[in-house]
Amino acid sequence: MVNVKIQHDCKDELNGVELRATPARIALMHLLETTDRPVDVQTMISFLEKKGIQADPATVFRIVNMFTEKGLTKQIQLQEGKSRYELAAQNDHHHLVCTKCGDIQDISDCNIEVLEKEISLKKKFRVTSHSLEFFGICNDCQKKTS
Amino acid sequence: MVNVKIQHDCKDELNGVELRATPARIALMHLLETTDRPVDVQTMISFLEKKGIQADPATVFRIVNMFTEKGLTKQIQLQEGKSRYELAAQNDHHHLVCTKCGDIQDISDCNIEVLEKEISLKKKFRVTSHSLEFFGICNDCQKKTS
DNA sequence: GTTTTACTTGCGAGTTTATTGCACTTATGG
DNA sequence: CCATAAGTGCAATAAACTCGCAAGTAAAAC
Repeated sequence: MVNVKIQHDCKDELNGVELRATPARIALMHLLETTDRPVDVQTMISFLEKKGIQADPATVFRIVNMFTEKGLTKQIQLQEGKSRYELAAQNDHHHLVCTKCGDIQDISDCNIEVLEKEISLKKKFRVTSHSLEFFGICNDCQKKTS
Repeated sequence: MVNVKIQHDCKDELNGVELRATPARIALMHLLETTDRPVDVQTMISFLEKKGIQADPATVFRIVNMFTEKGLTKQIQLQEGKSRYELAAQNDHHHLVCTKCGDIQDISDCNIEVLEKEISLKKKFRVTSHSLEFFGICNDCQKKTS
């Protein structure tokens, strides 16, 4: 009797883009699917370790590059000097970055699209993507020192 | 007879923030004042070299950090994995980054402020700054392969 | 103008993020 | 179960950036 899958193993997503379902990839896909904020490579490595999968940084970098190349993830940089990754499937959204505690929240439904159209016309610049981050102090940090 | 200054030497700006007016700093201030796009450290080093000032990268990094700390410049990152610097005095504006040729244009008069206010209220997040970049293909690059 | 002093810089070593080549291992299809 | 193409570990390398310390220099004091 085969074990009943308590949660899907991401094999379909991976095979769907011609990537083999290795333990590290499956675990990372799962991490990305269950985390509500973009994840950096060091966090991924720690996560894998906790799961008993020890992975070389080079491998994790290669994995996230593959994921991004195949369109599974998006690579973003929040002015930290390193990259973070989030599922590409998530709808258009932006980030609130707390400059004190590093907390990252998502925000959605902004209408940057209006601006994009204006730019396309006025500047003759074909916008393919945009990046919008707000920096400041999150609710919790405001409470701490006020 | 003292030489008539053909252009101001930035000493006032530097002394005004308690920074000594060294050749490298003067030259870099001048570069930032005459360039219409954010400058990275390598470009600064090349620029200094052309001016006959050879400066160690560590020194340039220290200079731009000081400039930013003193409020002369702003540090920005355009998803390139490195920092760029521009005068802080420039009014609020954003960037169009061509993903093909790397060209960077400024755009101003967007009304992100409206969004900022909404976020402050809805998310109880005190926004202190924001970063907005549009990526795409600039006018020149569109012509080249069309 | 010279001295003094504190600020600056160069140099070397080190850190972090990220990439690459190569040999070894493994997931997948037959 | 086997073959093989894909994936991984390891080591070397690269680029961006930082730090400590000794030597140099701008600015102020004399």
